[in-house]
Amino acid sequence: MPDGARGAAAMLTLMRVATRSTRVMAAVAERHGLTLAQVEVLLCLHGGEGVTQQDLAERLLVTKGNVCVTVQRMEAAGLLDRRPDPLDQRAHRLFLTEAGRRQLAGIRPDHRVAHERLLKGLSGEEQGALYRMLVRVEQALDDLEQEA
Amino acid sequence: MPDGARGAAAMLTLMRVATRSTRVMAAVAERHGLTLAQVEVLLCLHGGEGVTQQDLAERLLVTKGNVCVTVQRMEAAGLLDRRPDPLDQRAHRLFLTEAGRRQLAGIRPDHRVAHERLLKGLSGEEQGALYRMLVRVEQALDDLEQEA
DNA sequence: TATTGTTATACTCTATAACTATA
DNA sequence: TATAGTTATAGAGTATAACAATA
Repeated sequence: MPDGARGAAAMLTLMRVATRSTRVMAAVAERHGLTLAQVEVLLCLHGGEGVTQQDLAERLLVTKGNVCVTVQRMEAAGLLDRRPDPLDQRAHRLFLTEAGRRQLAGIRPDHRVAHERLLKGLSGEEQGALYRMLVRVEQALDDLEQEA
Repeated sequence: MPDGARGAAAMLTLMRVATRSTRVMAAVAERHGLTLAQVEVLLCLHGGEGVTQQDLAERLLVTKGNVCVTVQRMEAAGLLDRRPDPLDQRAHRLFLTEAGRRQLAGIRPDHRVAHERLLKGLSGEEQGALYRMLVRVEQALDDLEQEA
């Protein structure tokens, strides 16, 4: 395969795999009564509670307007708390509720199983190699965005 | 990194890279006055003209209803022809017009540059390895879908 | 002035489903 | 009955932009 075609094939396959994997993960979320965006919020808060909505928007690669609606729904569903920041009264800091933690604990095994099934064709070694290569692609994306 | 976490990290990074790469490729398409879906149709027809709309829907992983609207717009824009199949009067077979071929020729260099920039952190060897690993993930997706 | 969050609006992508013409 | 395509409708995800409150 010529050089250019190899890169194109890798990127096209990457996109197609991601599209199909996203549908699989969305189906997992739906079985737990959640949208994929809500699961991503839960995972993000699990990784560090107390973030602001703006922080969350940046991590999830969406605008603050979208985050606002999503967290409002999740607060109404009792999955998270929005507490006013005492040092900056404009900001809300986000925390998981007990119900949110339970939801996350309930979905994580299914998440893990789905990941294992998707990656069953790769050895542990290869999964590590895949991850490290993707991180390098992500660095290229950072560079691209910095230019723009 | 423990085994489960490695798989999860690989999949999460895969999704994030795909989301961001998709935005880059959509920006490329937009510079040429096309949507990403339209570029995908052009690329698919380039790979084999004469496919039906149903074929196209399966290859692009969308429903025939969506393909119908997309190809109608592209026909109106003069990018492709829909010719009745002489052997099956229900079906349309799709062909690129000269204008469609020109559009594709115009966008391909930009496409290639974008792919090269995204993959600049990987050697040619690694790009091949990435591609082959993604193909194996796609086979796992085939298996998953066959079950369902 | 700049930033956090809110709200309204609109566009894209996608799915479902009812419909027609044909096989 | 089943299939190719059409059309209408609805939902999710996203962006832009104007706005209020606060920094």
